[in-house]
Amino acid sequence: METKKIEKKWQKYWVVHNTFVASNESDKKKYYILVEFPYPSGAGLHVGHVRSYASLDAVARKKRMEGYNVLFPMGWDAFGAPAEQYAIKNHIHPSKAVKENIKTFKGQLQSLGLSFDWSREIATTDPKYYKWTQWQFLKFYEKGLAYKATVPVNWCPNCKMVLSNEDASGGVCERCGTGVVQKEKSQWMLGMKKYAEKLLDGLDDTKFQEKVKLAQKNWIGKSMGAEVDFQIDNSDEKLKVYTTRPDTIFGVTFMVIAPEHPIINKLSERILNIDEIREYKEFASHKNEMERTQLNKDKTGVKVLGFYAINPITQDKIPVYVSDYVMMNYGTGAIMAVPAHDERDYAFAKKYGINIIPVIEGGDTSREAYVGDGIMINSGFLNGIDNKRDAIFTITEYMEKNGIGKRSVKYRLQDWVFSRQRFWGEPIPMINCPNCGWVPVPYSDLPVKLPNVTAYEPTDTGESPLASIEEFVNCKCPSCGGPAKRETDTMPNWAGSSWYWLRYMDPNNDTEFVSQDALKYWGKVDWYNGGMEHATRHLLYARFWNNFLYDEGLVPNAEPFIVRTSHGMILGSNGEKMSKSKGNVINPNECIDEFGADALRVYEMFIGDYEKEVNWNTASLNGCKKFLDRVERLGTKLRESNRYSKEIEVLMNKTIKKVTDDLDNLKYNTAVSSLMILLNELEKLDEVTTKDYRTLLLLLNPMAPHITEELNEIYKLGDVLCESSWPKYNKEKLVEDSITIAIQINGKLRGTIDVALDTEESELEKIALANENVKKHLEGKNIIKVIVIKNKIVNIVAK
RNA sequence: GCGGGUAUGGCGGAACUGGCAGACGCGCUAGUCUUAGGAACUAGUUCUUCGGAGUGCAGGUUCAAUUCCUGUUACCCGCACCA
Repeated sequence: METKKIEKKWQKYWVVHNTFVASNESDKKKYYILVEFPYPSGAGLHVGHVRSYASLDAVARKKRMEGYNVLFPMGWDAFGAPAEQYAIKNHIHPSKAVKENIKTFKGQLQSLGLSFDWSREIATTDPKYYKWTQWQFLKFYEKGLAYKATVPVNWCPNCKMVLSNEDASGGVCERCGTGVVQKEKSQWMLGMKKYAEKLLDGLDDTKFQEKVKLAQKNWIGKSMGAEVDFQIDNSDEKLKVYTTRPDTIFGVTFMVIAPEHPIINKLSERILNIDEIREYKEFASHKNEMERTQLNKDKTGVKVLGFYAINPITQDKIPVYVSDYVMMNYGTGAIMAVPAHDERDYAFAKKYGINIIPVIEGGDTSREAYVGDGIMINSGFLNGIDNKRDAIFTITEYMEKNGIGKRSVKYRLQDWVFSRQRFWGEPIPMINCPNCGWVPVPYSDLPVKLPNVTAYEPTDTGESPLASIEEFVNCKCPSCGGPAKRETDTMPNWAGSSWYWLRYMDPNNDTEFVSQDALKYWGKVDWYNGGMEHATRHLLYARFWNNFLYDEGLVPNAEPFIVRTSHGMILGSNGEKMSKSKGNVINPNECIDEFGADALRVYEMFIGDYEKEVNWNTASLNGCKKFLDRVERLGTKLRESNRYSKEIEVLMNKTIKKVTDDLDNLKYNTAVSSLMILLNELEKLDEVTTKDYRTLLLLLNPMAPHITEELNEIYKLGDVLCESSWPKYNKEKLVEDSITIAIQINGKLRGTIDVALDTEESELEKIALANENVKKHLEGKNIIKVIVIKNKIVNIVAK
């Protein structure tokens, strides 16, 4: 039968028999495999999706055959700006476009024969789904973790949208690459910062790949130091700074505050050059990404004329500067500058001719800042002691005793900017009442559904298009009943994906976001696979969200995922990222048409190291097709026979072990190659036993599910493969009776000998020395030593 | 700048705890069968001056190093004036 027909046949079989539908009640051990759900773009499925889906599908299929109750679900992360951009361009409502895209995606996934439990399909854009996203937002609000604040935000002038720090990394818009500018806007925020420590500690409860843990740790960016108060001269006002180097306080020669620092306005009357400083603030806010990186080393700033800060230890008068190399959103927005021992301060001091006082021995501060450790100098009562071991504690204690400063921990992690001024997102369920202020939409009124928008364009004022829909905006205050206005901001596209794995456990529940029973049964996601690019965004948001739900007693575990892995990207055959403009995009549909779904699946698993990026190579795909054809042709050699071969038996057992282990350890490429080796050996035989053939098909089934089922049926080898048990190997049958041992002279290979397993060392030495080629190479040489390792090697050292 | 990673034939990549480097596949070469072949099969395929040399480069440890140690280069990724 033709490949296409075989694939359709089995895909239908699986649907009709509910083969992959997971049960919430089962005596079997549960196993939850999650792959990141796609954003259903208009471009259709990417071969990159296929790489992770096919690989994890093989794992899921194998786990089922091993007797697990496997949950392997799929859904759609369908909110987001691209759908909205598409709508603006083509005047098609996103809901319509998204619906069509989902249909395309689903068809593509199904044509690959992926064993998703489609009865649990979800879409973040479904009101039945986002009702619970909104519900959870209200939970955050109740705990004070969702709050409105006017903050400087990353604004993309092209997308006309606020971006989270995570979306604006590098100072450019994640999506369009435009440089972001800072803008003060009133936004909904989620208090992720409060969870910084928990998110850090929680990593210990996971088995994430180290690189993922590290990325998260760096993003959270914990640092330990001290907050120190510098009195402003002739004033009650204090300038609070944060420093990780309190030991260098005797070396402070100036202070730097961020352009947005509130003390500027507080003391504006005393500042003689206030206009100049406000001008500088304006200048700094307009810097875009390009300028910022180019000016990275070239620091700018303005000296504040009119007041000084007093060093609380030395009582020296310290000049204050305004400079944008100090950020308002980290620490206290003010620093004590120690040019002798900090590169940035050094550069600034050099430029503005500020005094540089070394306080730690070592280095040459006339040439560069010395950031190393050493003995304290020029530091009063700290002189002569080691800075790192002693001074840092001595001074901190002194400051705490005298009320000058205190120990302090800071995080780089910021609260999550949770508003978007777009309409294709979950409406934030809040109402603004002139009398009552912000009032949450009552739970009973959820979901707040998206109205049918007809004008898609975002506005220059930065308001959502929803703001112009009066029947949506105008409402009654749930608290006082008076006229009020609905929030028109929507949630970011990361909202729906921050809890979707929970919904899969109980996708049709109308009364709860997920039932406690389902939560108890499925627990944590055992294995979560997704892109490395989500290591600091989606993955952190999801962990934060779940940790919060845990604190509310809504889920049984603080950490949602046990294992997290990520796959390497698939690049075009030219080694560049696949893109329409480069014309190197490979369409999975075309691959399926030409080579079949099984071949594509096997190829994407065989293509290379799973975690590394690889270049696409259609010729190699053809090679995998040939492999499957050969498996099929091997069927013609089938005989009911009792022929026994020790070698085949050993190879069979080895292969079972190899495939079993490799599928659990991301080694998909070697799992495939070991099956190729097995096939090569079986092909050499005149006849193949049905037992061996069925084992081959069972092992190959998770990777190439259609053709293997078909062959199993044609040759009447037994039960449907995916309903059969996974083959087991016999530990005792993994080693052959005889092995080949290498003989080296001075580490160079001079021959090999076939000997019985466990041949004694003395015997091996004898055989090795009797070898003709060895004799030849030993001519005229004295044997100094012979190293013999049983079952491994003989190395003769000779001179 | 900081943090992480990678480096093996023409290509993708194998190699357990240090023990025959290049498994497996692609590509290539020759042949067989074919009207034909972008089909199938068979044989070969790291380089080589045929002594040897060889896992980015330079050292070291060892009987033995792709694997361990020191230094170094290139590339990739993440963060980036985080005090």
